[in-house]
Amino acid sequence: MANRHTEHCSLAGFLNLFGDAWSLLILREAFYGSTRFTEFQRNTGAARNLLADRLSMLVDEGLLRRVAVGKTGSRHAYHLTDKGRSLAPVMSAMILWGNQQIYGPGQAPTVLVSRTGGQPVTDLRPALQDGQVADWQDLVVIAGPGASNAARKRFGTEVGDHSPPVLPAD
Amino acid sequence: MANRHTEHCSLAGFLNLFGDAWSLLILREAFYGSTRFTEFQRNTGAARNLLADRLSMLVDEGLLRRVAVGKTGSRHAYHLTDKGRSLAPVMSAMILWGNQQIYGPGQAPTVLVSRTGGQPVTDLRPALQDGQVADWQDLVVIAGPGASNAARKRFGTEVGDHSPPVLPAD
DNA sequence: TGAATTTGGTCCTATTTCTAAACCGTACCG
DNA sequence: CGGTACGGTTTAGAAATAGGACCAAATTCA
Repeated sequence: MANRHTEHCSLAGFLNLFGDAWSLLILREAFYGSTRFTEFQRNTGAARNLLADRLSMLVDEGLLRRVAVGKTGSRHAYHLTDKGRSLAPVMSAMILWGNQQIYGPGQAPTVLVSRTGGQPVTDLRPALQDGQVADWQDLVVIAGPGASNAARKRFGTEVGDHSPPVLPAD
Repeated sequence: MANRHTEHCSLAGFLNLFGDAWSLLILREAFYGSTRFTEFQRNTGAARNLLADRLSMLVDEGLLRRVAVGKTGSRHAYHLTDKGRSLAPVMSAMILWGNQQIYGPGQAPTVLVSRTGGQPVTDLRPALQDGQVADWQDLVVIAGPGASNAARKRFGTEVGDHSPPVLPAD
């Protein structure tokens, strides 16, 4: 992972952490309830050395917590932290995309449903500060408070400045 | 990306396509308005051979469309397709996560805001079939219509069967 | 018109990362 | 106390990536 992207950008930062084929799959397992090395290995199919690497990376980054199990501390369990759980929207977005664009209707391998109503989740909606839910078409990207000068020039800091839509037209 | 994951799972499928450090960064550029090879190269910093590889992969997968530019057709522009645009929620989820977990409040390099009200997007919410917006805590994962037998056994097809919560407790 | 520069790549080599399998010391189980 | 499961580490070979050189066609400049 080795900080490929030096850019000052949240997406680049995200990809520095998770821009490989295994990290998110391992975290998926943690979401689904796996806690032990062997469980992760069986359910993801990752090579053992790679799994060891990734688990310790995820622990270092605060996404998993490694807890000793048994008499002496030579066996461990890996538990999601709050920071790890905060990835739920990202992983859900990926699963919804895969269900819609890879598998198509009626073919989804897993679905997210409401525990109370049993209804499936169909998509994600952006929520604004006041709690209102917006439309994707209504969103634009602007430079944030921590933007570099380059980003400020590229995006502007006012709506409509140079701000590209989140869903650009054809 | 060479189909690492053979699992029957939307997240694994997603990672087979985008589980590398560059594909999503290239698509980010397409969202931000880049269309030409050189533009992508300048804004992502990807090596030219990798960029050529990834662009043609993204065209093959239907996320970008390659259109001829100029007199003869030896120069091209790359445009997002509808399928490419359907990644907006995934990329937004990553950007929101990076803003919150990597940069922290007041440090975000870019922010998503409502064009009409100027309000920032704070998070994503799951929307159910009837249009209602649910809480993350209320969601569980169950086997879908296209689930393998193994997945059916692991997750169950009824709410509360073996279904793990999307946001598991500590 | 001709020269210089830009564009959109390809090719090659060195380095890094990944895969697969073997190996090893503790733990736990009967 | 013998066997198996656990949680890794090591090693060697394969694959992917990084970075630069190179090139032909298109475009711009003088």
